[in-house]
Amino acid sequence: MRLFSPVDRSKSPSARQTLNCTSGPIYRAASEGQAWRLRSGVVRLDNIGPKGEAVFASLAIAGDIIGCETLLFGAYTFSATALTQCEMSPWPEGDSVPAGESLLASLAQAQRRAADVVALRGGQAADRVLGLIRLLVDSTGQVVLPMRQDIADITDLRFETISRIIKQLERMQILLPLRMDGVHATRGFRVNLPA
Amino acid sequence: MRLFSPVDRSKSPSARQTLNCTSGPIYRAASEGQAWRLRSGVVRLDNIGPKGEAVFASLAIAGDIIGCETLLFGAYTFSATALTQCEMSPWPEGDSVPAGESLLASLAQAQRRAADVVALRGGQAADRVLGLIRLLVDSTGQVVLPMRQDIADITDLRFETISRIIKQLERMQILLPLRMDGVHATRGFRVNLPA
DNA sequence: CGCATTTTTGATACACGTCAATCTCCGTGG
DNA sequence: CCACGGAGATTGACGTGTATCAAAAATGCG
Repeated sequence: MRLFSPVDRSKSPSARQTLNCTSGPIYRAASEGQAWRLRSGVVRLDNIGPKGEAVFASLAIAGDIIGCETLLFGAYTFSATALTQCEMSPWPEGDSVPAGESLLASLAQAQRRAADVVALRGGQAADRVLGLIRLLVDSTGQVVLPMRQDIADITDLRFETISRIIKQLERMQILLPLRMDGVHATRGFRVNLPA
Repeated sequence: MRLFSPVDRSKSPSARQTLNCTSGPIYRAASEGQAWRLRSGVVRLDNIGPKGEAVFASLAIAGDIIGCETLLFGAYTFSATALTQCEMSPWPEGDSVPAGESLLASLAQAQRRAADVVALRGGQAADRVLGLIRLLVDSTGQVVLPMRQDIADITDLRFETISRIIKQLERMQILLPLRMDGVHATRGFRVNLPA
């Protein structure tokens, strides 16, 4: 069970105040806090559903700003949960970029990301999973996927379906599991995309 | 077939420069133009797909800002199409609201709208259509729905499925068709939601 | 009035959901 | 060191919600 706990500030307190956080809750909707730029990793944003449960709302990946609504409302609109190891730093960064332009860039980025997420919820199941992989793969051709259940929440499929699709992609050599200590990783892969 | 044509500026050139546009194309991705605030109506935003076709990306309803990325890039990111009669006015409005705060409000609004759209693409078909109806119903309890095909694009269902669901909602008296010239309207309804 | 567009409806197919069992991986404690 | 237990992942058998294909009806526009 995931419990909400403060962000780990122990690592890299040196340059530019980057914060490390392990997979797990980052902040909760309606709580107070600041905005962040996600330096690396994957974060899911959730609405609170009618029965208090988390309802997937959006996704943030490296470069995205999360929680900037606190600058306006003083509280977070969504809950944020790290789906992989993440690095974040406070936003705005206080560098020379003019505030208005920086905000505008964030708005444009948020809209494009939203379109990406919408696309992950349409079409055939395998294409949705591939779409997510394309979104998450890094420049070296590797990817650390979220848990099957989180992929299912993002794509509006069932985790059994996700499991079948990922195993199929492995058999097709599109996903090549990374080995850690000689054992088959279930979430880290080298990606070998056809297109 | 929908062809792109300029916005009709003939109506209400008086106060605050509000523009009327009939159902149809508003602007095209990559073209130049300004940002707009949608005063009334429903607009779909589309990405250009791999084969040049329109791929649904997001939805804008009354109060939303569309095309604000032109302020940054000088060109639209998405294509915009009116799904119902719309009224729009140029944005920013040039009133007293500070630019930064106004932008921030737009960003927060865009994020909430994106979460709404994501929710319209998850769960059972009937719930998705009901979700859209809830989003579009006005304060008087009436709604003018987009065409079945557009609802299908938004919810990632087929128009035949949408047709069946709407007919079912009519039979359940949740949607009460408005009569115009004595004929059964297929898109205007009085809404009688259970919850 | 006539024709193109949109909507409705029916019959059938299949992709994904559901339920259940098993397996792997890992941390914990005896 | 190994037994134990829990979380996550895999796999199989079967059910069902929606897609697909086809045809007709209703609507709206010139």
